[in-house]
Amino acid sequence: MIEANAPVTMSDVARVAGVSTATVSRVVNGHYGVSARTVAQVRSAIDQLGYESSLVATSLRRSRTNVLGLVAHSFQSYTAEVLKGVMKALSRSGFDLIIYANSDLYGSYSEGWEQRHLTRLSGTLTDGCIVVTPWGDIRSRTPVVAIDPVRGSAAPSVMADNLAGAVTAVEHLLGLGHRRIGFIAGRDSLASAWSREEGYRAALANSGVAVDPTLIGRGDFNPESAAPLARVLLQRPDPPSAIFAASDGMALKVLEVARELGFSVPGDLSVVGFDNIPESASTEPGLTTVDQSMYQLGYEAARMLKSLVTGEWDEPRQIVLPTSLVVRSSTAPPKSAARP
Amino acid sequence: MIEANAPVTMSDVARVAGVSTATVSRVVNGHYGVSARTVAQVRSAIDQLGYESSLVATSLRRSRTNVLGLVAHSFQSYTAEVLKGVMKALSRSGFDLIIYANSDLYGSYSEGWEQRHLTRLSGTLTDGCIVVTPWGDIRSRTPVVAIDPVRGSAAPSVMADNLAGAVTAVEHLLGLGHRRIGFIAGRDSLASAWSREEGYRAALANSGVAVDPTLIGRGDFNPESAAPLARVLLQRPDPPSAIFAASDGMALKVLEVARELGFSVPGDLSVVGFDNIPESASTEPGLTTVDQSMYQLGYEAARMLKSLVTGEWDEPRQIVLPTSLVVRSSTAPPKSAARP
DNA sequence: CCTGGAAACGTAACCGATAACGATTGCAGT
DNA sequence: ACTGCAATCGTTATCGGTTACGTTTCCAGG
Repeated sequence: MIEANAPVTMSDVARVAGVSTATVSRVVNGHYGVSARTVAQVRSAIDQLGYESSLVATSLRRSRTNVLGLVAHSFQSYTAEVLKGVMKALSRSGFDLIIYANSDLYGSYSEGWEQRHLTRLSGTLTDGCIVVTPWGDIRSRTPVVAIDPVRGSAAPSVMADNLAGAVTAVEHLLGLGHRRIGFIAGRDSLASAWSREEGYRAALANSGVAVDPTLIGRGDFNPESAAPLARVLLQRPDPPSAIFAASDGMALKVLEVARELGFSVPGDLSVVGFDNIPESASTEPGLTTVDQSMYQLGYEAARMLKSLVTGEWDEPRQIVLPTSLVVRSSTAPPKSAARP
Repeated sequence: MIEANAPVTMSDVARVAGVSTATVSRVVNGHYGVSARTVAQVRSAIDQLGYESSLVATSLRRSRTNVLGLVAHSFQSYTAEVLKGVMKALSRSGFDLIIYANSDLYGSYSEGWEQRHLTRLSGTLTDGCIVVTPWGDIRSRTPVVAIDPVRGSAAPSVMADNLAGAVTAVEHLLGLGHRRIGFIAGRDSLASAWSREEGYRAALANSGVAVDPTLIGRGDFNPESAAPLARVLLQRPDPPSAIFAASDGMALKVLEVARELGFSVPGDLSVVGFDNIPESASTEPGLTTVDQSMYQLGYEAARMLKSLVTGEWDEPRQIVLPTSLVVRSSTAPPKSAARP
């Protein structure tokens, strides 16, 4: 059902109502200084013609688009969850959302993607952006809030309490009796990766277990990166009885490698992840993991960005959200359960 | 890292390069009629100043925004899948995507939501829209393609082969030995709901099984709508041995009700859904369902909309995609397997 | 040397709205 | 009737580009 007639503009309305465009603009925006009679005339002309104001023209004039951007490296289930939260926060707020994601195939990462997207959007299409797991520092004329920011960044951001989350995860394993616990780290530049590793070390230290550097593999959050690391850990003569991976994507990969190598989970090996992506519930066995509500991360980031744009933000610019341990069936006491 | 300096405009570039804005525009758009020397000057001025053309101003002048819209009633996993496909199709196409979804709570459906969103977006912010499962007919100045369109609509659309899908689903049940098969229908106004019911009837007819109207419940695709219907079917003295629900959301609800009523699945009752949403894989037992690739639906819809906007579409304006049966563990032969 | 025409570039109107500013009107107070 | 202040409304510049059109430059051909 396409009607190809020309769009009806504000001056059309003005002509029909017998007033100037300025008056129509006042009526449309509910500004002061128009008599009730005129308002009625204009209103009637508006819906007689079916007038809708041009968002583009308005944006140009106001130098404010009322559109926020979400830029992500890729659109995975992680991003989808965040998106839901963002949309919830933006509903009925007058802001629209535009989303930007690389859709390159895995591996074709091009450094600086966030920056490219941002400079294109900022101040021209969007009033501000949310960046999900940035790769580096970001410059922008308009407000930007990062979800899972770069380490050491002072920019506005929202992230989970990664340290505490990692501690509970490792304590869960320790509580089950594990002492040789492997760790697969995330991309070093992210604050989350750093904190999760810190949590791993802290939990071990608290229990008087020495950290064995050879049990730590350096991944980058990309699931693929975990495969060779898991292989190395599991093919040692003295493999760990449990592995804590810094993300669910990597943990699921560990599960795959374990199966392939003949390890039964959780019989021979316990695995814990971090994130609680939907897939973790549906895998077999279900993955024990640390839940960081990605919905909540998105929600808070959007709430913050919104008020940053309107200039009414007074709360701290770095938000940390709590995490919780979700115990499923990928963890159990080690076979030779050395009771403490 | 927010820099509050004013945006650099085309006339800034013009001044620095010592030319007029018209010339800068020509260079930016690669138009004919500017000497190589001038091009070089302008180019250098552009990246000396870090100029980015204003998408808003360009859109206003060109009356073309290069933004497409996705409007959906709610943002569920169904929508997320569609979105992925859309984004894939739009990547590197020069089109951006803006998404619109009601985030009203369930039940607060307000008739005509798509129309409201569309008139707001069309021709002002977007060059065209994709509407997911519309509720009624749609009028728009710009192209619109529907995913899962209204019944009888001649507008551009993409949908699954719902008839064939339903037939295979019911044939699967028949093949297992079921004869009393309940059906929970979807929202009547949608073509998909209609075809799925047709498929149900056709499959039964083909096997010489009479359709019992009392075994048909009239739902509306809203999962909640299925609960009372399932209850009625299962509390009869002669409950069906299998239920085919027109959507996974409703089928999962059937599973819930069955559990609550003490039916074991698939022991006492087999259940089949339609859609293959992610949750269907992770439920216990896994839901046997008809897969319609929502990713693919989104991809095709975006591809079509894109060329509709640029006016280069020559293929048929109604696309039908194949479906496939995914057998999981919610179906089995009936207890009193009356071998045919 | 003159003419013609294409190439190169500037001028200015325009896209559709907003807002500063000025002009007009209405009405109360004196 | 006259002043003064508000309320009401129109004029016009402007947002940042695009493009029709006009002007100037330059060079080949006569």
